[in-house]
Amino acid sequence: MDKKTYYITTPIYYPSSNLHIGHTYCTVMADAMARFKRITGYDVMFLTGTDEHGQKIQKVALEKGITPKEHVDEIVLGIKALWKSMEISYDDFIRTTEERHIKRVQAIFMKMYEKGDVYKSEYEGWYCTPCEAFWTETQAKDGKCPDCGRPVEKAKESAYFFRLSKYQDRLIELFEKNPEFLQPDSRRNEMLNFTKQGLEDLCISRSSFDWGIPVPIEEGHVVYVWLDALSNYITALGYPDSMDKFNKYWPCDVHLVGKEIVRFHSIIWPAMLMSIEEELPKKVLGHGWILMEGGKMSKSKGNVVDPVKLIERYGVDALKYFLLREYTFGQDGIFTNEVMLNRMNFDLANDLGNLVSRTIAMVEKYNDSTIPTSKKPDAIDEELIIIARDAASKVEASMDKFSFSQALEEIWVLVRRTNKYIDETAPWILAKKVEDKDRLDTVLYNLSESIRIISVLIYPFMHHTSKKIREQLGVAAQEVVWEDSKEFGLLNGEKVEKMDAIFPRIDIAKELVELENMINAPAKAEGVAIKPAHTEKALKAEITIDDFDKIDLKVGKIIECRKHPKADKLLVSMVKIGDETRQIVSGVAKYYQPEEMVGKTVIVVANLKPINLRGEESKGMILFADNNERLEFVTTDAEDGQGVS
RNA sequence: CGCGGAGUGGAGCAGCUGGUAGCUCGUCGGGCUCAUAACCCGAAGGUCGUAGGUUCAAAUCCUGCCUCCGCAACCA
Repeated sequence: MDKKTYYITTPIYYPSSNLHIGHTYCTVMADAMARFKRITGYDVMFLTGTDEHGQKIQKVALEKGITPKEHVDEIVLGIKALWKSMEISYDDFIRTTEERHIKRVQAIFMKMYEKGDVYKSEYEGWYCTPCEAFWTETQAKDGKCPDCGRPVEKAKESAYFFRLSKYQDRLIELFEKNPEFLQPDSRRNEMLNFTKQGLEDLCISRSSFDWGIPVPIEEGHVVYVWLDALSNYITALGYPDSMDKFNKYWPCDVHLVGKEIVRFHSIIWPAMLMSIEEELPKKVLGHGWILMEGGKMSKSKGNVVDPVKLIERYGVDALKYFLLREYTFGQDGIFTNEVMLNRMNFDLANDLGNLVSRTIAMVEKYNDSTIPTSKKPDAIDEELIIIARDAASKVEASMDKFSFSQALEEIWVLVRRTNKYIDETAPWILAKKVEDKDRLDTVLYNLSESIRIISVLIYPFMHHTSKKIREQLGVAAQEVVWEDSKEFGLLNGEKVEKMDAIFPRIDIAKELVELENMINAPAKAEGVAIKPAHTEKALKAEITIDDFDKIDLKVGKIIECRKHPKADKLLVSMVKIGDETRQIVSGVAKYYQPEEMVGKTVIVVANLKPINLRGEESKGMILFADNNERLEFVTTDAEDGQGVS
């Protein structure tokens, strides 16, 4: 009989920039699950990949003077290198620029078109002529292009639309009748509400740029992001022209995605599948974000953590362990170096590493490096044995719920219990009396067995460590079999060999300083590199002295300040500039109280076009220094009213 | 009434299909010396944001309120 199949996916990542620990987190979870399913007897299909089309990619490539393909090839190389160093065990890596994907997306498009779910209309958005780019309402806030800052205008282009609205009722039914489909529940509620508010048809083609999959029925149009990207989950299986894998693995067991793209995976994607009349994925899981101290990780904040550096320093297993153990699935979590190092030291070095070390050392010392047989059981052994034997099923139960953290915790219950067992039985005392030799042998045997079981249990999460333990136990040659973790009593006279500590203890205080230095050192532009924290923003385009001359800077003194009555982030200041006093609104409420503003002498852009901000006029702009975390006054000792040049 | 998340011992979190409040770190005291100055035991410390409600019973379900954090609307 065929094995049960298990199909798991990560999102396909967008290679406009390098990946960070958040992507790594998601992929590591998928990998752990894939490995766990494989070892527990499933035929696993684990898919990841990259989403390589779109205007942004095209633009960046253009700026670099290379073709979009060359650009993404380079980045994909880096991503694959990262997954290699993380030892991600994907079965397939799909790139949306691959021929197999392109022709299949076109086929899917046609299916939807023939079904009558695709129609031609006009897409209206904010258009920036110099950039040749459309922006959405929110992107083009204040009527300016988010890229170049020049004004945008309403414009239309003809485009194809998918009748998403048609599937609204079926989606509502899906959320209401299958609570398992989308987890966690908070996300499901969110999507249910969103759907109930009414779905708009989805624009699925563009004609304003050409880096994409050509729409089969009209030249000059390319398939727009979601149809292209989401389809990867089935095009990778050969749909619709080479159906072997598709028939075998579809419907997908789980799409693992970040909470920010739950909407696309739980609404648009099922609707697409309904349109082409295929089964829906069994489950969409939205995980939380790893946040840095002070907010979401982002390149502009410069607080991106580089996984490669961490692997180099601590090894893949330690990093994976930390990511899986520290965070609760679906919940956001905070990343700090200290939290990470604590985990590594306490759980890995102190508990597990030290346990292996002391056990092997005792077998070496007290029984000539040979694992003895159990000769004289005692009631006190029972508790350990029961915990050891039952650990596997507890891990299985936790993994069923995607509770990686709890699964590892279950293993550590055994680790700690084993450490405790050593204290309870005190082998070093038994070793002093000849008549206690049988008892000593039993204790050593039970310890070795516990470690053997641990080596199996951690295999899906940390296979290197598993192997290291098994080498020391003398069972490295044997295949790792999950079911063996449920049996207590398999070891039989193996020779042990003490080796280097599997997790050396880290001097946390010292390490924290070094990590800090590392981050402050200039980062090299290499493969999947890190952006250092507190990096300065890239310089804007060069201007001439004439351009600068257009700006009229004045020294001003803030004489009054109050909160903006209708905006949380804004403060309204009265600024005295010589004889004149004018009102200026600043977005600094997050950093300063109105009282703190009063009395400051500041630099003001005096000839900025006045604007109305939520009902308060602002004539000019107060300059602040921005270090990505705080805004500081740009102040001077000069008298107000003076010019600045 | 924009959307969403969170408020649990000093810190970080789990528990939230209702029934003695749990884990890791930290603190204090003790034990041990096989081990990576690791390990083990014990103690102190929480009326689970707040006010009501449902219930024999609520951190756990419902309602109101307060605070914090993302995102969105305004950061000229």
